[in-house]
Amino acid sequence: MAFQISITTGGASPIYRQIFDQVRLAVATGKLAPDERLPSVRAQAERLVINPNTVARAYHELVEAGIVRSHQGRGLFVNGTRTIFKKSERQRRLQPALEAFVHEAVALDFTADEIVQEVQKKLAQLDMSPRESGEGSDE
Amino acid sequence: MAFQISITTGGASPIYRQIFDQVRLAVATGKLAPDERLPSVRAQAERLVINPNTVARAYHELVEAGIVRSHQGRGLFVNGTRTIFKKSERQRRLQPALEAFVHEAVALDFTADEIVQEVQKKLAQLDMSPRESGEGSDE
Amino acid sequence: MAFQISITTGGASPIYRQIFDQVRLAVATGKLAPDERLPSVRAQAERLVINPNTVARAYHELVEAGIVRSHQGRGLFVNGTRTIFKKSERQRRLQPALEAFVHEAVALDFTADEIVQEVQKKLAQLDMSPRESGEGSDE
Amino acid sequence: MAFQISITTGGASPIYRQIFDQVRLAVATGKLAPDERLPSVRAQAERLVINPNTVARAYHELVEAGIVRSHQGRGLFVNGTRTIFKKSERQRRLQPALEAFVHEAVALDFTADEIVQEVQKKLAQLDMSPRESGEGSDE
DNA sequence: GTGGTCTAGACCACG
DNA sequence: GTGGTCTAGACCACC
Repeated sequence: MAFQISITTGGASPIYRQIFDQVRLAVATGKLAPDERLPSVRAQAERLVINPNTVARAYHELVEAGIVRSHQGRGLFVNGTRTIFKKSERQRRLQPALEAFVHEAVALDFTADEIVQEVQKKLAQLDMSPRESGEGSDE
Repeated sequence: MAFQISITTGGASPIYRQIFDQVRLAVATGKLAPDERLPSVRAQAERLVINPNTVARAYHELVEAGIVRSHQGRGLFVNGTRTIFKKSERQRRLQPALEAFVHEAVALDFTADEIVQEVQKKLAQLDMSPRESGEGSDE
Repeated sequence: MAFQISITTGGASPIYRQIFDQVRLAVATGKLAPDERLPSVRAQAERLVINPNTVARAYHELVEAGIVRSHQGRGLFVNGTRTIFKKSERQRRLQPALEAFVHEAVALDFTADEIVQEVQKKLAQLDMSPRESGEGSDE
Repeated sequence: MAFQISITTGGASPIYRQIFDQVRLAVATGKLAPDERLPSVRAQAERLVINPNTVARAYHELVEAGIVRSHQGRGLFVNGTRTIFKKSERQRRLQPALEAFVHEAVALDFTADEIVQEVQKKLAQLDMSPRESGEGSDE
């Protein structure tokens, strides 16, 4: 498996959140393919040198979010079918992070142009494997 | 005074942080002008129906951050804005919010173009009163 | 751990400030090495016989100032030192203490030469472990 | 009279302290000569646009410190004879401001050379009228 | 009146 | 166990 989670301890976000986010992002960008298997809780915890409970919590929330599914006794597998929200719902869900980011940037004296540039830089780093853009009727 | 703080309790970010962020943003966008006076700790606490200490903490951190200044026995007043951090530090401080936002957006199936558009939309909403760009050489 | 905080109550500067300053100085002079762990809030409060909240406030401000970082549930750890402010800002922040000191010295009839000597003596006492000078260009 | 007090409100130190310090400094540097008369409390308060009580407090502490004397009904006059401390006592009294300054400077990443330079710059600004260096037997 | 500090004690999130 | 937040109430300095 080419995909490896990396965590930074002492950062702003808790470890379980970092694991959750990275798996979610890897699935969204195609770095984790449908039906691919996640490392076991124990293996993941050993590799990252963290408490297994922390991995378990992250995995639990991934299942709750519908991003992976659990096959009893065999492990966790990436879901192929993914929930598609309406455009308005997707925008609504994006607002908190969008506002937090833009407000922070403005408070740090970034100009509008600089802010857009920073976003584009970050997007380039991700080089997401292109997928058809999210559909779903918008009302 | 046209500017009113609003808080939501039980939410993700602590109350004192919400106050801090809203004042910081209002100053950065010019909605609070230099030398304008903030409501007193006690008045603000009454209006928001929270403990005065919580307001005091937010105000204290605004002073520490150089956003407002304290006039002994007279209240808190908005400072003129200055660029304080080195460019590298400003970028470093922006990263967490930038990544949280971009990852969230990608996970929500936004395309790169859509993400940039959302940022531009939000920037337009703020319609910051223009300020001269921060000067001052650094070695 | 060779480094111990000591406070004096009833003095000029508040307790939380004394803790903040002593840790900041210990880090700046290398007496507290990067990645070293601070005593826990509760332990420190017991040792100094003060309220845990007072220690927590000092620690919180150390985090805000970027001097230490918080590892969720594990404690506070010393950060590597970085130069954060622009030169102009560093000079601006130094002025109050500089003026207070020089005025006091002049009022006490110290000559210019004596004043410089006193400063050099104090600097020698600190014998800071040398660090590479802060890099990073600024625009 | 060539000497004028100037205060900055919103700064770190209280107004009465600024008045006290400036008079003390002016006397020490010879800008206020012995037997010169200070502006009345009322006049000073009007000129600085502050509360007369604040001026009165500053004047009161100047008398307490032996820097000026009060001639009933005629105003305050600069003292010619000034208390001369022993060298050890003068050094002892200088320590708090010296340490506060040096610690601040070190924490702001100033090098030892830069610190000395800043002190010399500030001393040059004062251009004290030279007096014989403070005598007084040392223990 | 204003803000600044400290204590006391509670509850929560994280690991 | 750790730190983070909030409330309550007290006392002080400054104007």
